[in-house]
Amino acid sequence: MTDDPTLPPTDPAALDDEAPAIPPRRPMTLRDVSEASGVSEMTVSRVLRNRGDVSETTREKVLAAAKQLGYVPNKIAGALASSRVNLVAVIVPSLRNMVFPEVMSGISEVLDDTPLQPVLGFTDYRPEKEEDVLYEMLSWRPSGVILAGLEHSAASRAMLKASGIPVVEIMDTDGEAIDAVVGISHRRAGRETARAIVRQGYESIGFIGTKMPLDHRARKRFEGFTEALAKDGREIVDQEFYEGGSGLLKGRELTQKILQRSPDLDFIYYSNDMIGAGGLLWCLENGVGVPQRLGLAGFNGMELLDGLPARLATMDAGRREIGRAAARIVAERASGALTETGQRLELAPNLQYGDTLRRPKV
Amino acid sequence: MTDDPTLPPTDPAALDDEAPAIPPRRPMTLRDVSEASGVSEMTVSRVLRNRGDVSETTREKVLAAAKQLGYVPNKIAGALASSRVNLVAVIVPSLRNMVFPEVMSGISEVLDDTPLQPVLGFTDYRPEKEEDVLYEMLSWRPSGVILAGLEHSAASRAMLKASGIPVVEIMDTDGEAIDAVVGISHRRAGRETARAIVRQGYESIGFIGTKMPLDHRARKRFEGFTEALAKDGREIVDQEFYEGGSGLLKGRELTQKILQRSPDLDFIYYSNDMIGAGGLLWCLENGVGVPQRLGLAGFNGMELLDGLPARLATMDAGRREIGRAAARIVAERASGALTETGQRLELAPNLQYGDTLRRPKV
DNA sequence: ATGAAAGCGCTAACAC
DNA sequence: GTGTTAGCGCTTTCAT
Repeated sequence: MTDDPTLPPTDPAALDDEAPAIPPRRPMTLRDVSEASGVSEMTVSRVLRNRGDVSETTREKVLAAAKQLGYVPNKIAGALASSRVNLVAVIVPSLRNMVFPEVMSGISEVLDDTPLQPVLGFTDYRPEKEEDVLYEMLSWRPSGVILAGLEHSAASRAMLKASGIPVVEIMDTDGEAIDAVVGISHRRAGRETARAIVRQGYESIGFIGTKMPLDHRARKRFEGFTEALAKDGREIVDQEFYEGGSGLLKGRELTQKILQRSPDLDFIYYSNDMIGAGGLLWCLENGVGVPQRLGLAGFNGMELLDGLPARLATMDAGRREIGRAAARIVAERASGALTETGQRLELAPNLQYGDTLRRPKV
Repeated sequence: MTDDPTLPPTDPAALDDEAPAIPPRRPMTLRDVSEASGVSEMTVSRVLRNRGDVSETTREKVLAAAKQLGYVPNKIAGALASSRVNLVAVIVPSLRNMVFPEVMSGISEVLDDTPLQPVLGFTDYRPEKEEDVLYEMLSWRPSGVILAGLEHSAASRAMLKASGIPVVEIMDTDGEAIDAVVGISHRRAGRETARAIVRQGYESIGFIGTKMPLDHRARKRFEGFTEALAKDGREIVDQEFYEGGSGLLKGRELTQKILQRSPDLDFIYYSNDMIGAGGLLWCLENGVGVPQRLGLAGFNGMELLDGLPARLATMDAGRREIGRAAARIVAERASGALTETGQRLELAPNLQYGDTLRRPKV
């Protein structure tokens, strides 16, 4: 897991909890270990990274001294000297949306088996902030970049291209990638949902979702959705947009509002599971027959849905798998095992009917 | 937000999206900018960090050259030379538990206004992994460390003490801190919940929670809870422990199970809101009168609770505020504005009765 | 198997 | 206001 498998963390006995009244100001250096062990800096370095042949005796001497001094290597210096930085920049909109923690676990799961370490940055869905964060990250000369979405400022794209490191854009495949991509087509997700809805005989369809200028993936799902409806000669009868606030609560409020205004709706498509779940709860409480009188569908395949009174129809975006695949690409490219660039992995979205979308008769 | 407010990110026009067929392998250096602008490296460095006086003319020359070349500074080199690293290590168990994303947003909110940048590490609730991650992090010589909990291996504590950088332990205040602490007392949270329950006349009390050897805060709440009951001559009548899986679903299952086994229970205390919410949903569906026949309480004050059919009693842990406060301490200490160490901030847990705990008559 | 010398790309500390 | 000189703590390369 760590870069230096042989070097045990500071010896608790040597650097005891209670001992030093005046904590050492200056961190230990290789030179300190070298002097303490009577072995050259170079050989100490070899032992600590176990590279090259070192006799068992010197090895032990060095390890003992390092432990004794509580030596912690300085990666800054190491990175500068070797021009190798085992950091992977991961840039996502935010952690508030449960989607990204899940992607992150996929990423760390894979990186945990490599010397690479993720460094996280947030964009708050703002391209200018993305640009700043990216600049900041790239100035650490990471081994790779994983970032959400395909929409970036021209400057961001330029920086990424010029960086010469593996870049993996994740979550979305609708658009032109800078280098590698791993994700699903949100247009397709929207289309497939629309088709399933129409196929099940729903006719008067409404939409509730986030205000989308900022969220390209939600926008693309919406576009795919309306496009597929249009192909069928249909269009969205009514819609509501929101921003901020608790998803569940918004889902309730807006569902009530839209049904009040358009009581004839027989289906509502939600831009995510959270508001969808809110809508579902509202319907259950207010005696709206789901899925016969009213069908509902969300998007994401969130684990949360499993415990609700009824299972919301949804489409799994495979977030964890996306994280894993992206990390794998970066890890392989960074290790030199893979030299090819521009790999493209489009996962198939998987519609789950749950209890809120009439099922196809088999 | 960034370290170098004056240096605009790569010029999109200069380093165009389409232009270079062979992307430059070697990143630009200060020397490159120096040569391109005919200004000494040192002055270039000054301009790029806007330190010291530089004439407007040279300034412009340098900026133009940097932009033109798509120069991105090398923080590795900068950090080594200045022995200043604007990184803050943040170490949490995982991101799966919504608590930590929220703490993180508090942290980034504050750090966004400073030159500091958070770097995230995960322990998976395992002390050995925490030790590894910490070692890894400290080898980057960060400006500070924020980490969850007060329980760490002796080696971890030793490393932290020896590091000589600000250390803030968060979430929990029950125990001995290494340096600064920001959090709540989970023992007190458990005690106060127990007292409120008893005060409202509940008599036969059950507990459902995670298996706790790993989760010290859940354990402490449990201990505080049982301790307060004991003071009242009471004890927990029945209990269930679980691990893994969807919180909501587990909450349902275990609530059913415990009520089947101990139908006389008139209160269930849950170790977190997620299973509590599952239990609540089960009760509502199965006609268990809440809060009269059966009272329920969770812990965390999760936003999710707002959209459920009834509001679960809970206790807000102020996660976001904890993140903010911790980040503030690190930022002030790192900037030298604060030299004092060992600050201690204990937030008061705030009980919310919701709809599942009989309210005190006023 | 071990060591010596020369940087990695930047900034601190001084000159001028 | 600008330039020069030394490193920062490692690793690379080449000797031995």
